[in-house]
Amino acid sequence: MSRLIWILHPVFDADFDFARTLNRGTPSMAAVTKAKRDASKSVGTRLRELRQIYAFTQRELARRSGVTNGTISMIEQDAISPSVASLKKILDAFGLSLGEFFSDNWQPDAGVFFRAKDLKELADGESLSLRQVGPSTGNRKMQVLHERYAPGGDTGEAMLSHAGEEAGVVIRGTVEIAVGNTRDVLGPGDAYYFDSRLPHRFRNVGDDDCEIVSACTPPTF
Amino acid sequence: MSRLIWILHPVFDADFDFARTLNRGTPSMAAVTKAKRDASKSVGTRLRELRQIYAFTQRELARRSGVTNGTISMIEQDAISPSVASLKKILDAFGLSLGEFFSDNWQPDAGVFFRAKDLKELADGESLSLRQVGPSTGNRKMQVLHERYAPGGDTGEAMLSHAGEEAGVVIRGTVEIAVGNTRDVLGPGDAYYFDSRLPHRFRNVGDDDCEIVSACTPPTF
DNA sequence: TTATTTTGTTTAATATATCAAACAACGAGT
DNA sequence: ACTCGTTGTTTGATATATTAAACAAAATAA
Repeated sequence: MSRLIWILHPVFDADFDFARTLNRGTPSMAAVTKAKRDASKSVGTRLRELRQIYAFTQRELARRSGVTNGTISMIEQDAISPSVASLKKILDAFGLSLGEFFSDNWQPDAGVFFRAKDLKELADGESLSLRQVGPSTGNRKMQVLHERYAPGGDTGEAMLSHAGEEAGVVIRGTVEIAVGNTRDVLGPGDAYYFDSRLPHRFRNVGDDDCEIVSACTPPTF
Repeated sequence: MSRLIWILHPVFDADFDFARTLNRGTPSMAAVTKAKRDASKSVGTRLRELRQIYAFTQRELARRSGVTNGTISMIEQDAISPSVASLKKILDAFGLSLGEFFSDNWQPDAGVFFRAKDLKELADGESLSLRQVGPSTGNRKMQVLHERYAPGGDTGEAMLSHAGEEAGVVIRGTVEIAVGNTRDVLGPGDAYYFDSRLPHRFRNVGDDDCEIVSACTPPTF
């Protein structure tokens, strides 16, 4: 006698991973995980796998969603790219949101302490100093920097960088930070937190050195 | 005879309800989640807000994405429902995935800058001060703290060590940090990076205040 | 076997999205 | 007042998605 265990797993951001909470792997569960995790899969493939998990026929899914079975067939073959309106109607039949449908997925180590002089310098060190906490190797989930900007020091415009988040605290001096369409001048104790996909720029607008400790995730080095 | 067992975990991000279609007849929860989802912003509104954050004109976005400005205009007005192919091309210009675009919990700029006095205090503030950068709400991927330890200030042994990583830079004073079976005394400019599953403890062993900026992931608050 | 149902696919007509270009509204200069 | 450039919108033509219905293959039943 076989037993299927279904788990509605908490989704962190766009994260979805059934397998981790499964105490017992069943073929259908693996199919669910696969269908939802693989970001490279086409819309058609995802929809087909999703439908088969529910054991729906194309016609039954058509009836439940209000979309024609022929359309569903062509979508699954990637012969057409459905409008989001149609796709939403189809996903409603599963009680699945667009965000969930498109969602992608989401270790003790050697060194713990790092002396100030040993921090790896990532910038030129003159007008701009970015000293990295921790090694560049390994499977790390964030990057912490000890930054120093000389007067006039400027990162320049960082256009369309990678996905992630960035935050920090100003220790000393003043810095002008531009993020997206907002900007502000921060002093000692002030802080920031933003999505690093937004174009951002740091510039020392004061007369003294500016010092910042920052963190960003994921590490991009 | 086989049997189905459903385990419903809370959903962190968006609503996820397999049960709706498989139970075939209990619309209670599903109705709520669907209403919540429908109340969310339309595709057009989301795209317009997203574009304005990047300060792109419709024509510039058109150039970057390979979709016509007229189409973008009509999408933003919800006059048409774009195909996922077109929408994907547009989102590629932002480096944003479909999953992220449709996830209900990203809001344009929830706040980027935080004044020193506005940082949320997580500790008592006397012998130990932990001031958090950024809001406690939302779906964040890391936590950045501005920490201050009075002489003798001590975090005590961390009892519940969650999975994640932790790193920081000592700004001022000296602190003794114990991680696993190692320990060291760090001064200004020194730093640390460790797996937060290891038991860890911070203690100010100097005569002056000690100041640290730290980051950990994932946030546990 | 043959007939019947069910499944997925395809076809032709229709509806809609997308494009290329024109339009109107708003500002910044002369 | 202007022009000139830019922004968002709209229009007519074309490309594509969606439909309704027909088609083909496989399973079921007699």
